[in-house]
Amino acid sequence: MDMTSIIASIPLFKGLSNGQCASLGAIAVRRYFSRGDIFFQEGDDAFGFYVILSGKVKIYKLSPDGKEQIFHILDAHEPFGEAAVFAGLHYPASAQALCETSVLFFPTQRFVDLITREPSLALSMLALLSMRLRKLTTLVENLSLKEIPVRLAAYLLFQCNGDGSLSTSSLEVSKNQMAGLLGTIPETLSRVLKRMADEKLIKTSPRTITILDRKGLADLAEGNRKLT
Amino acid sequence: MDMTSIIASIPLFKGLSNGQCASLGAIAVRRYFSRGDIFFQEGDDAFGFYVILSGKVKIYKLSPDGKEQIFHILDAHEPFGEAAVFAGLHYPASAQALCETSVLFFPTQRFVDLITREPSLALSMLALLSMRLRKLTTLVENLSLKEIPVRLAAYLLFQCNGDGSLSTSSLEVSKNQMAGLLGTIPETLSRVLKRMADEKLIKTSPRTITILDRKGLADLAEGNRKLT
DNA sequence: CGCCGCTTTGAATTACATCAAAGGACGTGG
DNA sequence: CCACGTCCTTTGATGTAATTCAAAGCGGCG
Repeated sequence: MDMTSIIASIPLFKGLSNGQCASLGAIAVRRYFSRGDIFFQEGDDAFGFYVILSGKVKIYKLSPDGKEQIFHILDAHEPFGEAAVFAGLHYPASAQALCETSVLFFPTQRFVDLITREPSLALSMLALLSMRLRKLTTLVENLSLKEIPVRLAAYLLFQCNGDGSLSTSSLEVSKNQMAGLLGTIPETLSRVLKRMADEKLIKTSPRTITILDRKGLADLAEGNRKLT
Repeated sequence: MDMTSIIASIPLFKGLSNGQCASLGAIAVRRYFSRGDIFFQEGDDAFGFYVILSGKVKIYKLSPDGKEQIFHILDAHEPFGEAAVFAGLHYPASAQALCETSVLFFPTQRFVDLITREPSLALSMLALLSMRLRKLTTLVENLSLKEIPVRLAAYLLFQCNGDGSLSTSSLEVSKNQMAGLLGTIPETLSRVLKRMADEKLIKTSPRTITILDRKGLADLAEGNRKLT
């Protein structure tokens, strides 16, 4: 697949003409990363942003004493590092590959030049940043206003497939990482999962969690019910 | 002062030509709010965004049981509600006037039209959203990774004037609101302030907090020291 | 098979919230 | 100018969710 059609297939760039995709293609650089590789760390100088072609990427911060707060776990087609392009000289968080990952890299300067000439691209980026803002807003809300069983219930409902099952492995998130995403630690997560299983809300097998009582979880997430 | 020069004086719109400011002026609506008035609430349909001309505005969310997390306290010249313009149909948080406040309101549709024609305006908005993202990122970090004395120390250092004093009144933030901003409650804030005073890091008088030991606070904020 | 990382479990600790109540500040109206 | 009510702030006693520390299963992979 050539660069132009790759770019045309990225949702962020949907609606752009062939010519515009070609211009983007001209400035994009393809890169490959392995599980555990670091794209950048909090505070690094920012020279551009990335779009995932395949693989998974974790955006996170570490506290001085090693606890990790994960901001996002991103999949194919999702961009990251984009806020640094317009605001900052450095990245506000760190990014690491969770598995073999291929990305496109867009250098700041050339991308900004392009945006100046392409209003529709600008609008796409505005929409993207706004969505990020929104996600972060609910993360703040969860961290500050909700207790962990509530966060977990909401997370499970959000992540689950139509059949009510979800596998931690298919998500490539270990329960460890799930904990980081919920703003807690593995021990606590494990205990809460057990309590939920005790109440027949879910069933846990090695690397899978199955939702047994969607309504019950929803009640929990809404705060209409509590875990005994 | 006429609309065009008002707009030209807003940092968000700096760099725009007179003509561009005039176009913005043509779509802006001036509005006035009193202390306690609500601009919009979380979930309301979003028809546009605001820029503060004078006064103060609080952006916040409420938990079901009434606890409040403040996201920002905004001053003159700062915009708010802008994320809803590009992403959403509704506002992700609520906004309330903390005192007599006058604003400009920009309706979504007309503003987006304008942006499409003005790349420099688009870049300004991109920078704005990116800054917001950055601020929110550190809020998440604080909420999830840092304990309250650490957050408070960082906040005090950030807010203080050159001379090391800051008054809660001049900020128009009651300690109540300060608590909401730090993701806690007034009682806890009060206790932590007292502990800091006990250790001669600060001095509190009715509506003023004075920093006595900037270095000590910085150590706290860095996690190199702890409150006994 | 044996090792290492992930996950679970238990017991002790802690930071923070909650509940309840008493002091101030401040402005209003008498 | 003082009295009064309201709101903000402080203080103490109590409760609890969640972290910490420690250690033991479990599982996958070389």
